[in-house]
Parts: sequence; structure tokens; C-alpha cells
Amino acid sequence: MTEKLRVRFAPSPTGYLHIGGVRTALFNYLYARHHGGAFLLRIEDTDIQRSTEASVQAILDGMAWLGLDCDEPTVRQSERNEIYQEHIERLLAEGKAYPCYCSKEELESRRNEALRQGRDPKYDGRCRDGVTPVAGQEPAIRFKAPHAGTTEMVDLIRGPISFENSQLDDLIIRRSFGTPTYNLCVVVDDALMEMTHIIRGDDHINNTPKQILLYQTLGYEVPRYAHLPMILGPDKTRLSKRHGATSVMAYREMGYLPEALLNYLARLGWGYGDEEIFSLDELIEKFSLEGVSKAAAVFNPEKLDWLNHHYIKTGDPERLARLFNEILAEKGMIPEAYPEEKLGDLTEVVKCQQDKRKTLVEMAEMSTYFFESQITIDEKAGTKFLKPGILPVLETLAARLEGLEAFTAETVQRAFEAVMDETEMKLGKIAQPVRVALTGGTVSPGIFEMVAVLGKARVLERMRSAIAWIESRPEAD
RNA sequence: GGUCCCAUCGUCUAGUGGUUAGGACGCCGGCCUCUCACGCCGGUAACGGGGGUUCGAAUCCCCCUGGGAUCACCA
Repeated sequence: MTEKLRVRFAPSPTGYLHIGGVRTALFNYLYARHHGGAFLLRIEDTDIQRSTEASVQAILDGMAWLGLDCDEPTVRQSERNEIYQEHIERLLAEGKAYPCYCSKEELESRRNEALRQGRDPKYDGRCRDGVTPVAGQEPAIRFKAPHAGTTEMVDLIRGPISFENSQLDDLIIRRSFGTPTYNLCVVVDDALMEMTHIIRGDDHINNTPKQILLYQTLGYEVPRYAHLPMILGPDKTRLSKRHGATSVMAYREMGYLPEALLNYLARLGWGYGDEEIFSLDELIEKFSLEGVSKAAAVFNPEKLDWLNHHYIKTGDPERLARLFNEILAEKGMIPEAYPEEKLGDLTEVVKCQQDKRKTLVEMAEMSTYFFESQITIDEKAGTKFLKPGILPVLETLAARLEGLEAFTAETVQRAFEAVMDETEMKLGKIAQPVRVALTGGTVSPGIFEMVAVLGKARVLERMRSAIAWIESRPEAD
């Protein structure tokens, strides 16, 4: 009988959902889906001082945005206190844990002293073999870890790793004010939740022997481990806020697509031959722990941009328009989000911009003239391209455009061609002044598409304004 | 400092004893072109060092160096 594979992502809600955490979640998710197993979410909120509801929500929001859905209800450690206490009491009763009356301050000064003398800053074990209770003082509870022998594991990514038990010390499993601590909770939860594999960041490698020892003394089966390499900033230290945005939702706000972020994160520390582009389904199909690299990886924003650009370029315009709509409204670039029935207008904007923009925010910034009722002509662009000599061209073109029945990229193009014939001017001479007249600047999508998307009314109005703008300028030569 | 982990272009990676060391991002050139882009073509650039093992090492072993993580009544 083969047991069903079960994995989990277990963040602590002490801030936003970090990009590194997301990758851990993703690898767990992919591993579970690939093997037909279960993927769960557990909120590690035993530290009531630092945990917040807002952070829990941020985790849920991030997971939802990325589409990393769980198979069972979210487990919250704060609701499982009784379970942990039972385990602690059991260890106490069996003599596998003991009360320690050393105060936090004492421990800290001893640790500093040890460090100062160049000794190991370990707990010295003075309460290990029995002490008389200090009146009126609640003790912390320590795990009585074996001091001899070695603890070994076979990491699914790194191979065998072994630790001398003499290096380990007696960790506190219950604080003096009664709450259980991390190492106890993970072990109890992972055992009770029947996790078969623990996939987590390699900053947990050194916790593993302590946890294995706890599994063993509690009589639980030890799961298999896979420790993922860290994600680093450009300075090769662990990625953190000082390296810029590390919150998932910040990436949403910057105009990144979930599939781009997922694809990027998957390739950070994992490879599949020469392939770069993976949909979620492809990732599920192709992911394996063997493909995960052992070395830490530097987060590279340029490559994320390239992937995001790829997904914007190839994405369904209607779907992108929906996301674009949210961004525009959030950024205050439109007074309110387009209603469902008007989304078609936005889809047209997306269609003519999606080839050229890296993020939805960039698309928004480069599309302002589609949303503003009135544009302002950039001084430099106007001076360069809106000269008196172009007036007859603008006037002829305006007349042609006005006469158009259907206002599409094709009909607009024919109007331009007619003007080109009449004036014997190349498109290169005409397009740029028109572009400045209609957008206020020198950069836009293809002129015919842009004119068509803008619509006849706005085009004619802006051309008239541009003509007036030119006429109002003193003749300069 | 102790312990643990890691080491191929600037970055992400392919490579599992025999390759002109491959791909991708970026960067640089060219082409295309109504602007900006896209796209296409080409180029730049790496096995940290030293010892072994072997007919032959990027690949296996050891040492060094370098980087990272961790040593809490945080998780």
C-alpha cells in the first residue's frame, strides 16, 4: 500500500507574503499536484505578539492571486494549543522534558559571556537533572535531547546530512508564560497532519535534527525532507525588503501577471533542460525535486520583466483588459473602473499596446492619452513636429477622416494613403506630427491603430486643437 | 567562533568521465520600420584555486578559498 503524498506550506503571519515564501509554496504545490497528493496551508501563529490578522489575510490573498489552492481547510496553530500542551505534558510525564527556572535575562548574559570567551553559546543544562522550583515563578519547559550519537537525514535535494547530537542543546518547547514554541508545534502538527514530505527553505536545515529527535521521542514517523536553496538579493545576501519589493502583492500592484511571477519563481532554483516558458500545468507536469538546484539563486528583476512581457504579449486581450481595468482604477488614472459592457474599449487599447509593454502599469503610463479628455502637447515634441508647414496636411487629413463612414485601422490607413498621394509626402513625414497632435508626445502604438482606437470624435477634436496650437505660436525661424 | 549547506558566463541555468562547454535574461552590433517597441540575425561572456583518481575530468575524491544559513522563552 502506498501512502498518499501530503505536503504543506507553513508561513508565519508576521508581515506580508514574501516572494521567497511564495516559491516555497509553489514548489510544495507543484510537488503535490505532480504526484496527485494533497497540498495544505498552515498558519504558524503561535507568537501572539508578532502575528496579525492582516498578515493572515495577506497570505490568503497572495495564494489566491497566484491560484495556489489548497486541498483542505487552513490549519491555524493558535487554535491547537491543547494538542501541543498534551504533548508537552506527555514528555514531562515520561521524563523526556524538564522545567527550567533560568530567566531569559540569565540565559542571555550567560550566552554573551560564552560568546565573549569564545565558547559555544549553548544552554549549559543546569536544570536538566532536576532543580527545586523557584517560588512564584513559572518555569519554561525544555526538551531533554540526547547528547550522544548522531542524527541523520537524507535530504531529497542534497543527499545525506548528519549532525552530532552533542552539538544540539535542550531547546525550550514551552515558554514560561505557557505557550508552545515553534520546533514543538511544527513536529506535532506535521505528524498529526500526516505530512509525508517537508519541503522548505534551507534556512531550516539546522532545525531538522532537533525536529527529528522530537519525532522520535514522541514516537512519530519522521517525514522525508527537501531543503530548497535560498533566494538572494543582488548583493548575495538573503532577499529582504532592503532589496526592493519582496511582497507578492507589490508585484501585482506593479503590473505583473501571476503566471509570469510563477514562471519566474519556478525557474529560480529549478530547471528543465533549455526551457524557459512554463504554464502552471506544464510546471505541474514537469516539476521534480531532482530538478531543483542546490545553490542559492539571485533574484533578477530584468528576467521577470522579460517573462511578464512575454505573457502580456501573448495573453488574451479580454482577460488582460480586466486586469488593466483594475490597475487603471487603483492608480487613479480613470475616475472609476470601466463597467463590464465597456470593457471592449479597454480591450482595444490592450490590443494595440500589448506587444510593447513590460507591465500593466507601464501600459497604463503609456496610454494616458486614451483616457484623458484633453491632452497637453509636450513643448519639445510640439516644437519639433508641429510646424506651420504641416498645417495643410493636418487639415486635409482631418477632412478625410471626417468623411470616413467606418473608423477602423484599415479605413484610417486608406485615408492616410490618400493624403500621402495628394501631398506627395511619405508616411514618415506625416505620422509623427499627427502622433504629437493626438497624444501630445512622440511615442504611441502604430498610427492607424491608435487613431482608430481613439475614435473619430476625439481625433478630430485633437487635430483642431493642434491646428490652433500651431496657429497660436509666433512664427519662429 | 561552532555546526550545517553551497560553488559553470554579470544573472538564471543545461551538462551526471570524452561537447567547438548549450540555452535564457541583460548588454553590444545589424536588419525591419510611421515613433517607441515587437520580431529576426549576429556578437560578448563561465567551469574559484591546488592536489589526486583516470588513457581522459566542469563532471569522482581531498584540501584551500569564497559565499550563504543557523546557533532565541522568533518562526
